[in-house]
Amino acid sequence: MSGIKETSTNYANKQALADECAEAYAANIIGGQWALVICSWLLHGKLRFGELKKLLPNITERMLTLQLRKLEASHIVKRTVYAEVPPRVEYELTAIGYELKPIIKGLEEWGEKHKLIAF
Amino acid sequence: MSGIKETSTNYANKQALADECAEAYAANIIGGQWALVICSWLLHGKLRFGELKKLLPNITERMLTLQLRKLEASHIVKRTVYAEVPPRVEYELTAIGYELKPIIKGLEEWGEKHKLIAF
DNA sequence: GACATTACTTACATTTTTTATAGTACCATA
DNA sequence: TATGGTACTATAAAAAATGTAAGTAATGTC
Repeated sequence: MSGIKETSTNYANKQALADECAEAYAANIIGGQWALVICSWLLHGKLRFGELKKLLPNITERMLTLQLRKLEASHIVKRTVYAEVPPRVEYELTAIGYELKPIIKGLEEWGEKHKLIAF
Repeated sequence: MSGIKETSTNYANKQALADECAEAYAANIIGGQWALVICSWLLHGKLRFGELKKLLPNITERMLTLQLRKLEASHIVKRTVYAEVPPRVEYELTAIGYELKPIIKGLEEWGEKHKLIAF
């Protein structure tokens, strides 16, 4: 992934789990505080960096960059840079990224349902 | 959740996200390194602490306890203690926990598919 | 020449999660 | 009296994730 230490037990555990459990593998990829929500917004269509930032009011630019980079590295979002000034960069889901749609919807519905039960 | 600092920005962000995004809310609940895999095993039926430990070879007892406690607090697993010596404790999914099944399956399928693409 | 805009980057601090290691209570059996 | 099994708990440390604050490049407009 990004700066994770390849000598740590944690790294070894993640690898082992991901190897034998595709759902753990998937969770590693779309895990992280903002990844799912970013994908959720991108399901509606392309968005620029600044637009995403507005949609996720409390995210810092650093976190947004990190998450987008991670999603890009996982082939879930595609990044397009336009050679303009000021710069314009657009993010959109790839095909495999778009296939997260039913999962995100599922989580959404499950979450709504769970909220009712939990309180 | 567990030991998270209610004065931190991170806490505030998580709350805010969970409030407006049910999928982020859900992700908070089933997030964590082992939670999904534990649920995945429990989809097959009740399991004892020691059995889960064997199924997740590298997990420490502490992590297993923490994750189970978190899942219990979220009403996703039910814990039953039998007054025996040596002790016997069984874990099983609740109704709402069981409803994670299609999501877990979805993640599993998506993960398999993603593995093919990513390499 | 100063300023605004956009999408970042960098260095550093803090918080959260995960791992490591050792111990506990209970009682039955040897 | 010692040992073993089960499901934990306590404490510390390491690692990972997230947040804070400042700075950068390019160029068009004032």
